[in-house]
Amino acid sequence: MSIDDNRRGRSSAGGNGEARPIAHPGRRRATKIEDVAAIVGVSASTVSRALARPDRVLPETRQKILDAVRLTGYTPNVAARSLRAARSMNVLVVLSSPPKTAEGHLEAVVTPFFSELLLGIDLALSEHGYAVLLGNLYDSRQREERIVNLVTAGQVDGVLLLLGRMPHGSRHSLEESGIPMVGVTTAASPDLPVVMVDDAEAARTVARHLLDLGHRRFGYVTGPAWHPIEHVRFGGFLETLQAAGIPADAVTRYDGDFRLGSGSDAAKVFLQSAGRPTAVFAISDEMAIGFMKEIRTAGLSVPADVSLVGFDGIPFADYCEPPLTTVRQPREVIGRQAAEMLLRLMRGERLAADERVVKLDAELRVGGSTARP
Amino acid sequence: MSIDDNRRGRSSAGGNGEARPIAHPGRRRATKIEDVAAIVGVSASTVSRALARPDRVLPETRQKILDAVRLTGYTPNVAARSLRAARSMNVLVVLSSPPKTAEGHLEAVVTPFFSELLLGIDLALSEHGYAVLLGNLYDSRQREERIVNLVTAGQVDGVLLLLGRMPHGSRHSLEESGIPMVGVTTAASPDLPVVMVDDAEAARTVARHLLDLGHRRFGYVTGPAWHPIEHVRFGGFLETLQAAGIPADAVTRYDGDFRLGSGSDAAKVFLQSAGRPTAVFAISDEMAIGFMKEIRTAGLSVPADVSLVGFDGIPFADYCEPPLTTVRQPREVIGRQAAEMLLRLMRGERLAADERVVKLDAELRVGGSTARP
DNA sequence: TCCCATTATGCAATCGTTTGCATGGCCGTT
DNA sequence: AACGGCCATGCAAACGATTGCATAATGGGA
Repeated sequence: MSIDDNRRGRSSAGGNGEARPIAHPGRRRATKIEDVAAIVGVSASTVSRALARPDRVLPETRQKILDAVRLTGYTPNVAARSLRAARSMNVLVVLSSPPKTAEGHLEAVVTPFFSELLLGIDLALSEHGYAVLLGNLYDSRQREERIVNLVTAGQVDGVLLLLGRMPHGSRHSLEESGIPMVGVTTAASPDLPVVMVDDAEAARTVARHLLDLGHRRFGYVTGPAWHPIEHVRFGGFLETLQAAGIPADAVTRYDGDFRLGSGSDAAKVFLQSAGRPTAVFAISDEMAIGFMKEIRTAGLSVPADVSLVGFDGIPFADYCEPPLTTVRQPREVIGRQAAEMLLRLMRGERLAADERVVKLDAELRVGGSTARP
Repeated sequence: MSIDDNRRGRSSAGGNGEARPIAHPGRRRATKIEDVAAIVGVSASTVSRALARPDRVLPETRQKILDAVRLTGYTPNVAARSLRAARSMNVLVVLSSPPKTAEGHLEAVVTPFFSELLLGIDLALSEHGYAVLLGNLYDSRQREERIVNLVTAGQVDGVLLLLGRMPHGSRHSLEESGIPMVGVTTAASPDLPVVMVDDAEAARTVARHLLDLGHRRFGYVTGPAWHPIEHVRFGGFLETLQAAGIPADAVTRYDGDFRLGSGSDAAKVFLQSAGRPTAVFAISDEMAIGFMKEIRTAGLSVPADVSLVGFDGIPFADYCEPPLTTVRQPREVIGRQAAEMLLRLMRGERLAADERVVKLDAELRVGGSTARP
């Protein structure tokens, strides 16, 4: 017996005889369906049915069974049920993969944005008895393989992809596995139904807002280049500006990665440039907050010296000084809708073509960070 | 057959005969161990051993098996394995339970603070093959019962409690179940080993810092009254102040609940009072940020008009203007250590009395939000 | 009164993996 | 050359719940 075999209370568990071995102290043997059945004096099948199909069993029997269940605290063993039913009642939520920071340090993945998304997901799924399994991808191939494993091992019945990509390309394996899957806040794909905000339109709205204020020179703090949403937002932003006669070279791009630090970095570049933009659109609130901070540190002021727009509408955006003008994403609703779409897929329903892309409205919330130039 | 029976591809699955029914399109039948065994020409047992105990099988056989595994993409079915091995390889992370907001709205639970905690937990657990199951308690009895269910149903092998309490009292059921369990950032209890920061000492350090600056009238923004950590922090804070001869009535308490909004509310009360404190200690960064915002909105300035200290050291704290003086909790380390402690418990190890409470050092980070009065 | 329909329950197979025990072959030792 | 021991593998019994089919019991109608 190898050293890592740490199963407890097994050696004493000879099946013969009727004296049950005392359970290992501190780790009680759980009640099982037969225990309940024995108490009531029925068969295990009846107990099973009493719980799953109340109408298939005599009300009186059912009551006795329910009493016994309460008495013993019986809960059906999930592994056994999953095995038999070929359903795990788990949903895997795959979270985006920010690359390591410069110092090789990993960063938390559940940012304020994802946090509320998770809330909606969790609420919707748990209503239907599904549990949420968290699959963080830390830009590591190993992690990514493990996540695919969860799927092939049948540990989850569905997948929610909260990201733009799986860097090591396992998304293909997932799609191949045929597991129900829904993407969130991501550009659509033929194989992946998605729920998202109308990012292009939101970006156009931002552009219009800034144009209306009279701005003519613009900055744009990007997301990571690989992120599909980055292109959608930039596209919408640029399109509206150009339609208003703004030349492409009046739009300066600053590299960002959605995170606070990259917002500051962008601001540093911004500050050093000649002929600065008078308005900057950062496509995450965190970057906008980082940007704003750097501007103030440099002794300039928002919006007097530069107007600033964020994206997402995280709680902290309201607590900036001045409060950030931003695009409020209905995060909880996005999460809930994605979960509901996944529930339908898991139920075996097919989605009509026009149901495969759900675009929700995002709302421009004008705070104090934008003004006339 | 009831309407919600949506099992697919079952009706055709008569076990007789050898023609396997074609799997339902879009939901392939997963490879199982016998398929691999058949390809290699060995028994299922050998395949199982080749994967679990490489030394118990001929290297040559093992290689052939591994090839077949790769070829077929075989992954052991988790439900079957859990059932047989009585281990699920899942850990439940129970997240704190903020009450509903005034409007009856639920709030996200994965705040920036918990987010990094989760990172540490996730990294440590996944190294050992455990997956993380997220159990949010939304102050709802039903949810809480479901969470206890996960445990009694054997769906998880261990529990991490990231909270001060389970409002509906299921913690007792959990402790009774004998499942390995570790608490995080919570006051200890005889039944629950914990990992936490030395909150009392951290609060004393804050008090000393403010005293050193010359402050003599203090404010304190509380956490929820039921939260054990609230009392520990206040205790440490007050103790040091009193030792320095500050009378108890020179310390004003403002009610808070850790969240942004409650920080603003506290500031509103603060602003209206006569003989205001010159220094305020808010026991979460979020409340400090909310407080600071309100102060600025009122036209006052931090730290000129009031010094402000937070607690946690979340990323946003560095991006306030001025950067927040705060107590930096080593969140990722806390998470990792808690996970490691849980791993030991799940391995069946007993913890010595002095190992049951791990206190980590928190570090006072002096930002720009504190100054002489 | 008899028979059929209906309903409540039990029996037993099944889900896929692990593992104690049995077996058979091989090698080394005397 | 014979025998003991070891090693690699196979066999089959679990793990606990679900469910198709069989059966027993009940009731109603003719």
